Amino acid sequence: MPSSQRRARERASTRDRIIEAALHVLENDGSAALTIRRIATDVEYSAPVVYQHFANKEALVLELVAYGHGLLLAELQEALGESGIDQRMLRIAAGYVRFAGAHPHLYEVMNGTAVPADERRRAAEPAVDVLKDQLITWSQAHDVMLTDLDEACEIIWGTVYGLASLGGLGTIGNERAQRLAEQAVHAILLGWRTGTPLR
Amino acid sequence: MPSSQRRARERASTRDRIIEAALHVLENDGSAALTIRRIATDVEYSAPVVYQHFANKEALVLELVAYGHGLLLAELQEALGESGIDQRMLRIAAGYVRFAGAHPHLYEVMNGTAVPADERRRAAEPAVDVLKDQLITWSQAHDVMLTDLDEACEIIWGTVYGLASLGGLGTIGNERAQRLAEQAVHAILLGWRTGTPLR
DNA sequence: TTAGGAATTCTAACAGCGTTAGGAAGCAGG
DNA sequence: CCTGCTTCCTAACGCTGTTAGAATTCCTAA
Repeated sequence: MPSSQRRARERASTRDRIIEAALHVLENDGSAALTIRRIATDVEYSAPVVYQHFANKEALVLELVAYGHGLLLAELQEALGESGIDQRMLRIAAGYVRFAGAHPHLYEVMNGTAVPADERRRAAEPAVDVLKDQLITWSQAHDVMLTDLDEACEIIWGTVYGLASLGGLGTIGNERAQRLAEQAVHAILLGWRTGTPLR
Repeated sequence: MPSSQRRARERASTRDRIIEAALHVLENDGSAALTIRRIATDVEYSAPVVYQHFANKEALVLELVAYGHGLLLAELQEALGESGIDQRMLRIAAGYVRFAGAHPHLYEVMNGTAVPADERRRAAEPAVDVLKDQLITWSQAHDVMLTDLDEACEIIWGTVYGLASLGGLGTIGNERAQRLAEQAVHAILLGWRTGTPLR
């Protein structure tokens, strides 16, 4: 009975096609156009078919978020090609901001409130871990004892996130936002190296 | 004909009541509950009445955003009581994060995509100006020449914004987010003082 | 005082959203 | 053939923001 296998393949295939269509809609027409009916129409199905592959819209969007974090991860790993830990940290910051600028709608969904906070956090984990790794080697390279690694990581991550979001906010261009992020990270790392305690 | 004046007063009054009701709904039940019908019900009117006072929902939400930035401004100005420019900068950062934690739903609307980016920016301007002022006195106090004041301001603002949003994301508490924001700003300022050029 | 016009408010409706129920079509195996 | 299973669609529900039109009230002016 190879037919059941073919059925399963077809199922998975249309599932993927739905995701791709959703991604296409999101990147082209923004999150406001990301409706079940629109997606279904694009894959030439009626709306209820989507619910045979995803429990609800949130589950589908979560898939887009996962995909987005895959892209982000790739961008960050590209930054790891840089030799020299300090350069690498700056490239990570710039890479993050560049990603946000290259995929504004996807980035918006990844960080918006359409998906619950804990799921967002889980999706971001691998990317955060890349930063955490680099932060470890940075602290070793400069012989800096970071009192709390997670805290330090969140400072960097939060900073870059803030500047990326501000960059997407429009007034400042993406290249400038990249430079600002680099500058901010540079300053923060420098502050940690000179090790002036806070108060 | 004082009646027309009374009418005008009444009009303005119900307009205010609508805003207050909307704020109440938002702060209590979150942005998902912020519907025209819900607000209208709370002020004991039918839904279309809202449209006699606001062109559309966005205009009403924009009013909430303005109110929120008023609150934020007050919080920041409270930080100006601190003597010593460095302490003041840290208190601004902590105050911003505290505000985000104290009014999470309002903060979400203030920075979410429900309102277009340029209007968000305009609403935030007074609060940003407070930071800019302090940044000027800081640069003078430490005899630091900031190549671009606006850029520096945006770095700080973006950083604090990022950490505040991360703080609201749940895992890390608000007090900790405040400390992280202080630490980040501290590090950035220290970096600017030691003035190591970027690359 | 009364007629008329303006302002106010309501109900009903429209288009769109996410989502679900029920039935029609096609395909598998006995 | 025919029974069961999967797949798919139409129709609908309840919700959203928003608008049209009628009804009511209130103020003004003759």
